[in-house]
Amino acid sequence: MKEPNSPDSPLADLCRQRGLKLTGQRRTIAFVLSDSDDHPDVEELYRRAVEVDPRISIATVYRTVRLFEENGILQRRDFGGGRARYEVADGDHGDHYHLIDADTGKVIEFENTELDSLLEGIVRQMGYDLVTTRLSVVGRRKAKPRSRG
Amino acid sequence: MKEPNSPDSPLADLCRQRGLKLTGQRRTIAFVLSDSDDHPDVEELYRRAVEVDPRISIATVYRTVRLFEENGILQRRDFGGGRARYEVADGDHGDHYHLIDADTGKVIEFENTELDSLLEGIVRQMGYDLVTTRLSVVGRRKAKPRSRG
DNA sequence: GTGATAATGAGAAAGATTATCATTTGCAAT
DNA sequence: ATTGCAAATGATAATCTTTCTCATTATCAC
Ligand SMILES: [Mn+2]
Ligand SMILES: [Mn+2]
Ligand SMILES: [Zn+2]
Ligand SMILES: [Zn+2]
Repeated sequence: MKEPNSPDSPLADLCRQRGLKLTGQRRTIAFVLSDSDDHPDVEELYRRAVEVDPRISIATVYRTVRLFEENGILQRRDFGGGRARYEVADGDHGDHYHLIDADTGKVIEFENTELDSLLEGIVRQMGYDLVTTRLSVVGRRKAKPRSRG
Repeated sequence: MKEPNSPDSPLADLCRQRGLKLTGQRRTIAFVLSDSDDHPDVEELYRRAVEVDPRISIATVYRTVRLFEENGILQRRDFGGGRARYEVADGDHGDHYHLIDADTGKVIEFENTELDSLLEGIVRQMGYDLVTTRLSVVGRRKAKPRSRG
């Protein structure tokens, strides 16, 4: 009897690599996260997870994102909406920062090595090793200069 | 009959300038804030305020910091402890950033004009006007290199 | 001083997250 | 494959921070 054994998501594999017990719920949440390229909060993750497997509870989503964060699989973000938001750590794109559109709330990612090293240097000069950078900028779209005529 | 009229704190004066009704509680909270040079949360502000005037409630402290923030008198900070922290806006020292000691939680302020303009430029290049920068770095004190001998 | 209006105090309510505990499940050893 | 046990889950209560409600009180322009 063959076991098709549908391939696990990249995050589920990571889960196993870290020696975490791979339950059905964790597999589902890992899949949902691998499938996301935005910054969902727990409620949104729960909605997406339930569509894959309805036998999942929001408590487990809370527990799982915490577990994944503690194991370096997820990164928690705070964009000021009162709820934590999550994204996969070190996916394809490395460390990055976030620009939040003041009017729409849209999150735009950006990288900047000059910023990386400037922060690194500032902190070192103060006698510290940089552990974490929490940075997000809020911006308002510039009015496009209207061509006359 | 003379009215000694003990001089108000700088923040209480600001309060009046903005046309806000100057109640005893607001005067007390304004004084406590003017008197602080750290980043207290609401509970801590309440503790300090009660020592000045016991007839104050924590609800009023919450209301007042919100009011002051909406009027540009206070700045709200998020250092990740789950509660908002506050400091006077534009006191003597202008805009600044915060380094949090990973081990002690101590908050160290710093300014850096290169960082200011780099962020400004990055955001502009993305087609936005910078509205707010939320930045705090977490660092760990470097082990002092021990001189041999 | 009076009165309209806004602020306050006490506690309820809201919203996000964590804890509890009985039940279920993964998984390692047999 | 079965068994056994530690760990995970679901449902819900508890916690924590902040906001809201509403009856009472205080501010301030007149
Ligand atoms: Mn926060
Ligand atoms: Mn909260
Ligand atoms: Zn991101
Ligand atoms: Zn500061």
